[in-house]
Amino acid sequence: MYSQINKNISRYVTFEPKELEIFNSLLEYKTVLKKTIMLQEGEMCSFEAFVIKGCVRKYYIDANGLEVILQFAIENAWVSDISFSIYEDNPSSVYIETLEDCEFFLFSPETKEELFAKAPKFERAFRILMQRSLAVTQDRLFNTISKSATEKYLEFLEHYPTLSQRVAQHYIASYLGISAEFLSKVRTKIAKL
Amino acid sequence: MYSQINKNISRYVTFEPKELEIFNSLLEYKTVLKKTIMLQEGEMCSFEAFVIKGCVRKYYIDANGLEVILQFAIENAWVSDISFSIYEDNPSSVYIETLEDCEFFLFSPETKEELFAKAPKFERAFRILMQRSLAVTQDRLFNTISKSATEKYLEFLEHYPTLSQRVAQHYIASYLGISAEFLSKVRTKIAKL
DNA sequence: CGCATGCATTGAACTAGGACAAGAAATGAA
DNA sequence: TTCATTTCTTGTCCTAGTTCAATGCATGCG
Repeated sequence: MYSQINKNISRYVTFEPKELEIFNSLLEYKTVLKKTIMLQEGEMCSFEAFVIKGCVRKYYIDANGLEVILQFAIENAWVSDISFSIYEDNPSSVYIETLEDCEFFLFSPETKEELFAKAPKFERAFRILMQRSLAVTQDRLFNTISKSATEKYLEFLEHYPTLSQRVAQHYIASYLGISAEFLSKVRTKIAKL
Repeated sequence: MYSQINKNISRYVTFEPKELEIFNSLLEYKTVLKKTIMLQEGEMCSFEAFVIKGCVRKYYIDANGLEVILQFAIENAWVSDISFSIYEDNPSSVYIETLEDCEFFLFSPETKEELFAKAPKFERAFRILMQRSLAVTQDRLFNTISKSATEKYLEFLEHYPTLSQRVAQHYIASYLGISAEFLSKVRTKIAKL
């Protein structure tokens, strides 16, 4: 049960069995049905979730109701809702929704602190995790700015080959920052080649 | 001399004077002239720089030569070149260039490890720093996708009021993901209101 | 089984922003 | 001060992507 997450957390930092035991004892296991919005605004902030099985999307909605998907998380990925609206005048909100029936390990802010207190080496693991997320997000920002819709879609297929089978097209469009209709046109153009 | 950086690093974590002493002793002070490209590809990777004075831009260049500015860093900001090309087939490269004469405190990867070994609490501070960078980058990604050029420019002015005086327009355009010419048109349109 | 709702496709009309080019203004070096 | 280089502006034309229908397809649900 814990082997998946232990392998993941040990990717950049090596832990003693005892440390992993502490880690595992603090995890909360949870199953969530498809199409559930997990994040009720304000209720549980700054949580960290590890996807054991399933698929979720994390998205923001701006003042005009526009939805932008910032992340898909599938097996062995982490999702967190690190609060984002740094600029107070700009209250866009974070949502995390399951797209399939899911299994998670969850950390509340408190248990995370408990973990760091009992096994400080995890601070390091989470720092590196954050750093990787940052690298991925910067990559995405760069692609969003510099690539055409077709290029973005082809790269998406390459990097997330399974996802295009698992989630609806219009979610992929939202992730790529293009309209669902245009993605459809891009796809038929690609198919004709 | 160290008060600026000590205040910054203590923002989310409280340190003992002794810890700050260790921190300060490991910092490398460096001045760099205007218009210097600090990051020669591959030479010094994963460094962390704290801007004491001046202004730098961090940017990527894609396969077609297009430049995208991912960050401006001014006084009291950190810049790092956390490697970004996760996808090996896609060798876009990171550059960091000073736009003004600058003063820095620098960390090499080795001295950073030394710091973590001698004063592990800094691991926490850097984790939180990373987390904030991630939040800022996600915010930027969201804005890039969901806002018009005019909106993006107005928000830029609001959030970085001094920067528009300090750096060339076409750099701001590159940061916002629009062409320099179009930014100029946006500006004249705004001025007429 | 039939119906309803959401999803993908396609087309037509429109627009935000890009690319190119040429001139004006500013900056800076000698 | 002058010349050169870079930056900014403005105009024209062009295109990638949007918006708004309308239609056909699935899929799930009573």
